[in-house]
Amino acid sequence: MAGPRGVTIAEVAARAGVAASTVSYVLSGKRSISPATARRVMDAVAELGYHPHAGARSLASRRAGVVAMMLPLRDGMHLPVLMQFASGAVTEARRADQDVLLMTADEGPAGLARVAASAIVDGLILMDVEVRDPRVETLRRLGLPSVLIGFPADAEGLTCVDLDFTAAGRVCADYLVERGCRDIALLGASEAVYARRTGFAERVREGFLGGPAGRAHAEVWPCPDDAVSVQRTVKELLVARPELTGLAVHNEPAVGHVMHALADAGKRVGEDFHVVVIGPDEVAERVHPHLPSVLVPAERLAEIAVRHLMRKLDGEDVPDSTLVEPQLTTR
Amino acid sequence: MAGPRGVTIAEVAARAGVAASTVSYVLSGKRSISPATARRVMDAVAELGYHPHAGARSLASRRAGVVAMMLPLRDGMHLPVLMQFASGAVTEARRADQDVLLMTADEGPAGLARVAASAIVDGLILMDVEVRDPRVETLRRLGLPSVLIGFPADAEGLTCVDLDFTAAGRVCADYLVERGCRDIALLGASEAVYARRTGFAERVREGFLGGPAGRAHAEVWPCPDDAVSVQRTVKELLVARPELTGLAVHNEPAVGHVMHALADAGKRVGEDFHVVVIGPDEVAERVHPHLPSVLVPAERLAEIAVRHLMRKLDGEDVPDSTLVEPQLTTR
DNA sequence: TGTCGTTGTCGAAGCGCTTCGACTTTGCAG
DNA sequence: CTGCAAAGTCGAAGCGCTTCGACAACGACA
Repeated sequence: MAGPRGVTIAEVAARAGVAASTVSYVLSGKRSISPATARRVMDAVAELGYHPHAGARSLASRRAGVVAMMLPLRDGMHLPVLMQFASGAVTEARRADQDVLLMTADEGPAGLARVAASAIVDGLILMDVEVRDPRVETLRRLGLPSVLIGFPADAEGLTCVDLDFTAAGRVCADYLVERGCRDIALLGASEAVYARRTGFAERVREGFLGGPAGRAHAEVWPCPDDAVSVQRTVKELLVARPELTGLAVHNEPAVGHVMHALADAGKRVGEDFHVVVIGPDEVAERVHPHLPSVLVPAERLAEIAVRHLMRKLDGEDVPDSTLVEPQLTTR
Repeated sequence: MAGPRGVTIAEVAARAGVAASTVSYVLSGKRSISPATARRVMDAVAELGYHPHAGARSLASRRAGVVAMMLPLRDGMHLPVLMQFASGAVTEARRADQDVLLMTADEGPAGLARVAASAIVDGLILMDVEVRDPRVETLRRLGLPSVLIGFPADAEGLTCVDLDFTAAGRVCADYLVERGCRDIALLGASEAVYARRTGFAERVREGFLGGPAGRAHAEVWPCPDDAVSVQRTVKELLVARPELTGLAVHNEPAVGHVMHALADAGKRVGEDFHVVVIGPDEVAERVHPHLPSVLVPAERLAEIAVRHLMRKLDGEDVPDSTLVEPQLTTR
């Protein structure tokens, strides 16, 4: 249908018997148009299958209708969560008639500068922002509207969205205490994760330690994620704290191993011992018995991030910082 | 640095003391330029941090420098594989100085028409193409350069890339036979997957059944992927074929359950019984003992797909059909 | 010395769209 | 019946880039 050169606004205008500018105004709604004219234009648009040329539009209007999403591609990131995030963002962006350009974090600050200078996108979403993130400074300098997932050390003037990890830690502790546990522990993330984004891990720790507030004894144990280390850590933990009856695991790959280690130690999870996971549903459901869990609500975060970005593109104000309440799923 | 309006080619030209067209030619290399001039231009580009305005470029040159990637977002897709694919594609595209626009399959054929008509992308990569895929017809009509991952029923005139699933089935059968198994079975995908993309599942089956070629008895058992069904299916299988000593599992979520069922039945995997997985490494490594496996080489496929697309954009010929040899990883 | 390719550079003409100012109509108050 | 604002529409001027044809300048060749 669409010829090799595509349908232009001029053809639509001719068919509707109006000027090209009128077609433009009908489509954008930036000037009032009589219903009769609007109708004829819309008909012509439909009959011709007209879609504005994205390049021409962006050139003339200084709006590309595209936002960039920069994904981290380091090892250690949980891929399914990333994917959920990406798809959530695309779905939400399309709702606002925007497209999404995918970038990877290894393009770094230079990548940001590139897309900004070439005006190929109107805004940016940066995922998995670290505490000390080299992209943040560039971002600030470029002045492109942006939303970050995660909180850098200096969030001044930036829009950030994330799960409220402090609350997540607290929710886990509360859950265990409510099950009657008087001695609980948090099996933390692997060292690599801690090293990179201390903020995130720190916040879970604080929430977990602060949650019981005297109702139980709480400790935090960092833990590597290979089978052997997990087995050893759990064993040491149980020796060090023989009265322990509750465990929160904030370390996705380790969950399965933890369950084995507990079984080996004679703990019956769900009966005389309680475990709660901070991680994706699949992780909590892969083991037996299924565990209660607090997940990172990727789609939700993506939705919020995109929505905030859209509002910034429209010149509206959005909160600097948005923390999503964690949700405990019992099973 | 970059003002709100960005650096234009005119400013670069002024700084280098040449015409704008000369700058353009230096950057594109489409006409010969004296080394001295080229040098001055490149210096000006660097000093000013110039990046061509993407919209203007696409308007004038009819080339957007962007390709679209349409990802499936159905349940049942293995998310990490998708993510690997996406990141592989972006990395490879950037190598050719192209960007990647992310779309989701739920935009359907209309989405393809949209991006084609708006000239926002130069080409398309469609992931996870099904045997009867409604997008294929539209794709053909649009005439946009494209590459598919997977094979639709009528691949006439299309460029398709995929893992050679027939070979994958054969490799698994061979592996088991070489371990001395004389009676083997393939525990197939869940029904939903079969229903959707028979081609894929069929090919594994054929390869698996044809592999032994008289050296062993081979059967294929389809299998749902919840724990209970897997337990039952494995039990039935072992009753039906008491001499069975080799099993290939082409059903990611089921692998863990299969191992439990086999242990319950007293089979010692790796000793008197052999199991091989068709699926991602993590799946094969999550169980004990680690299993040999054939994976879907997502990054590899993405790389090939992008490379082929780039060549098509340059008007070169590429093979209609590319099958990637499966690789068995022993552990 | 005149002619002809080469090589390197320039100016101008768009690409298809948005947007601004101006113009024509229409409705209504005076 | 006149005057004026509001409503609806148009034409033209770019947005920043690529590309085409033209044109100097320069050797090489006859």
